Parts: sequence; structure tokens; C-alpha cells
Amino acid sequence: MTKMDITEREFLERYDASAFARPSATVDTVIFTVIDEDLHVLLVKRDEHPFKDKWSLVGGFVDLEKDADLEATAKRKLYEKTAVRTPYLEQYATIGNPHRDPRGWFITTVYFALIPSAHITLQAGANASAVKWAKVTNGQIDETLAFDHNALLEGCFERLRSKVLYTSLPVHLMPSEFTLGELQKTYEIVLGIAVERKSFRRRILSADIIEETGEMKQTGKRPAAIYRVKQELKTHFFVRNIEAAA
Amino acid sequence: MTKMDITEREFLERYDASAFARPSATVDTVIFTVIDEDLHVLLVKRDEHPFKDKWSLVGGFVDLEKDADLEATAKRKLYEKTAVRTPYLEQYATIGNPHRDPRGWFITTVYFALIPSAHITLQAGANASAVKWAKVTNGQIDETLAFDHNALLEGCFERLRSKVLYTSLPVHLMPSEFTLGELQKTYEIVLGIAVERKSFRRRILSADIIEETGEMKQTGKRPAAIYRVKQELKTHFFVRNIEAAA
DNA sequence: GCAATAGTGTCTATGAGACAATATAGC
DNA sequence: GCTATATTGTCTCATAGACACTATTGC
Repeated sequence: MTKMDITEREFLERYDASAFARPSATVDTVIFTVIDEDLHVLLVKRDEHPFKDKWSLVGGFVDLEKDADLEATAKRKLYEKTAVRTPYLEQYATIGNPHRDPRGWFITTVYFALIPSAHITLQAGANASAVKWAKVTNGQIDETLAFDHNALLEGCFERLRSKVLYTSLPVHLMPSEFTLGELQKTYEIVLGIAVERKSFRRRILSADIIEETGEMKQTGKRPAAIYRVKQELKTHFFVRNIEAAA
Repeated sequence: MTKMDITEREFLERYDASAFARPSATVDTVIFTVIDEDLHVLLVKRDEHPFKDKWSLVGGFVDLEKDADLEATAKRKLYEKTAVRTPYLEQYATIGNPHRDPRGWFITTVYFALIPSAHITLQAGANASAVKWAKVTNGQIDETLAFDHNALLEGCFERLRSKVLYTSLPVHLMPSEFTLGELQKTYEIVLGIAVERKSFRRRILSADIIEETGEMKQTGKRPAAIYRVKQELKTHFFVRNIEAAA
């Protein structure tokens, strides 16, 4: 039987995956949250070479035994660091080349996650390496991160900001109950611009994504209606972009 | 010297990339063009197992020696099949799991390309395997493709369609000279809906992305002004979406 | 002139921004 | 009442859709 005639079963039995050189595969996640009216990103201190003792995004190797797919890698790493299981998680991009990691040809698939800051327990997982939130200003942080992580962060931030102009994404940064004013503030924090109050309310309320709880938040001034996200939330896409308020 | 004390240089000298199991890495590209007023995608017949003799997207293994990065893999494969060197190329997503390829844990980074159909020379590269254009209807084709390629195609199509609602992407499907009517028809083909003529012209002309050549296209009826894309074309993002014309 | 396609004029509709007016709380 | 924040009313503006009207060609 020649090579031309073998069946797929026979082919697979003889297949040697190492025939083609394979790159190392990792997943990195840019975990965003809002703390004290500023956007923050979660960083982890590397405790191994390369870039030992440098801060980096939350990520690591894809575990071909444990991880069902790439997203599972992202969720596993995120859960180890934050104990959050069901964040908003979106794949941003995949970068692969032989220069970004001194160990060789590395591919990283980059996700970004949006989580509410309330009740986050850092380092809940077994891994007890140092973890911290860093303030993100216009896509940048003060820290110089390991690998190409500053660039990955900036790319994710740009993706996030541009999508916030026409989607309901920021609701994923909110706690389970919130006021419209708080939601507007969150939009403004991510966008870095002031948003007009009346049109913001019209926009959000017409999107049919949140509902009143019936409760009022007592703030010392006029109380504000408390909202929650509706069941089976889907990201709403508006047909027009937000523009900057005067 | 304990492990705790080694330098990064020493670490890298001892590093064994095979310590972590690595997935196989491929790139697949959904190459779109418009032929005879229909959207088409380029398919290649597989001449090896698995899925021998099935049609598939244009793709293959990342060559860690030849390819500078993932996009280089996409461009290399695209050039081999179409002789096109500078298409519009956008990364869509990366899929990785142990089920999509019977050979094991495979990651594929999926791109989509937009190329004008005029002057395409199929199979210009050394590789002479069978190649064909398949008509795409609402993201689907008649063929059952190898691997998960039908799903990849549909995902790319959805991304393309949604971006066409607010960008100038379809200009990349046009030949070097075209009329506004032809550009409108291309939008309609991708979107699958009729577009209102007046507002379409207002929109495109106000975007400042094309210019008149001064020539007129003789069609047998009233001649149409011929346009070309302006130098240093950047994708234009409109602030409002196209809606369906009545 | 007729048919067909190119191109324009202009009205309406949608949804955003501007901004003032009103409402409700604590003091 | 005064202050601060929440909420609403309503005007304007930008841009999309509707649709009819004009322009230019071949026959």
C-alpha cells in the first residue's frame, strides 16, 4: 500500500505532530475594573524567568491536558487570580512571532475581561504570587511590563474604548445594582470624555437592557433610582456613536 | 548556585521548550471577492489527510523558519493561491481546542482578506492543487468544508457584514477604477440588503476616501463618473450605521 | 419619444447634544 | 430657603431614508 492509498485512520495512526515545529502557546488576559473612579488593570508579578520580578498581565501556557479550549485557559487563569468565574470575556487578538519572548517562537491569544470591583478577592487561587491593580490612563500604565504586555494592554484598551462608543459593554463593570448616574460615570471613565446626561439616559433606557429594582439609593441629596441588568443580557449595539459632550 | 539565583541568561540557556506540550499552529484565511454580483470565497482542495479531497479555506502551518509572524503566514498562503500581495487583511479570531483537527490540539488564527476579482490569477504559486471560488449566501456555502471551516467562514462573514454597516471596507473589493453605482452594488452584495442611493452617495462622498478620475464610464445609458481610491487610504468609520432601504 | 441608469433636491425621521426647568433629598 | 444631585422637557443639529425630479445616453 503506497502513501497515496492510505486511509485517514491509517494516516492518523502514523501522524507525528512533531514533524512540524510548533510554537509555544499562551493566553494573556487584560482584566479591567473600575476602582475609585479610575480604570484599573490586574497585574501579576512574575516569579520565574524570563522577566523575573517584572509585572505582567494575567496569563500563562495553554494546558493541553486541562484546558478544553483557549477561552478555558483564560478563565482558569482569571479565576486563580480573582476568584471570578463568569466575567465578560472577549478575545482581542493573537500575536505570534519569534521576538516577543526570549524563549523562542511564542503565540499569545489575548483576551480582555470586564469585572465589577466589588467583592473581588485577589489571589483566591492556590497560586500566591504578588498581584495588584494598576491605574490605566489613556491605555497606559506607569509600569513597564514583561514581554510586549504594554502593547497588548494598549490594544485591548483601544478596542474597549471604541466599542464603548456604540455598545452596552460598561454594564459588566457595574455591581449587581447601580444608578444611572453611576453607569454614566463608568462610561465616562472608560471613554475619557464627559457624556451628556439626558441623551445618555435616553440611550440606555431605550436599549431595554436594564430595569428598575424599585429601590432608591439614598445619597444625602435627591435619591436615585436603582437599576439592575435584565435577565439574559445581550450586548446591545447602538446605531449611533456617543460623541463628546461640550 | 540554586535555581533561585540563576540569571535570565542562564535560565534561557537551559530552557527546554518541549517542557510544556505545545499545540500545532496554523493560519486560515477567508479570502472574499465579488464575482458576477455575488460574494465568493476561495477554497482549496486538500490533497493530504485528514479530510483528503475535501475543500477547505486557504491555510496551513505556521512556518517557524520562514514566517516573521502570523500575518506573514497568511500572506504567504494567500500569495501562493492568488498572486495577490497586498490585500486588505484583518485578523478575525483564533480558535484552539483538541477536537477541531483529528491530529490533536490545534490552534488556528483566522484572517479574512478582501481582494478585487479583476486580474486574479489562481494558483499562481508553485502549489498546483485545485482551487475554486464558491458562492457565499448569507455566510454559507453549499460545500461542507474540512475541519471547522464552515464555522470559521460564517464567523468572518458576520464580522465583515457588521463592519460594512459603518466602514468603507468594501472599497477593497473594487478594481482600481469604479463608479459609485458599482460601489453601492458591492455594499448591497455584502450586506444582503438594498441601500438607498442618495444617502449612500452623500455618505461615501463626505467620507473623503475616493476621488473622480475625470473619466466617464460608457454604459449604453447615461455615463457614470469614474472614481478611484485616494492615496494613503485609511478605513473610514462612519458615526452612524447604514439601515436597510425600504 | 422611450427606457434605463446617473445624479440631485428636498422633505421627513431618528437619535444625539445643549441646556434650562423641575423634583427631592439634607441641612 | 439653599445646595446638590436626579430627572425631565424641549430645542437644535447631524445624518440617514424616502422619493420625486432632472440629466444623459442608445435606440
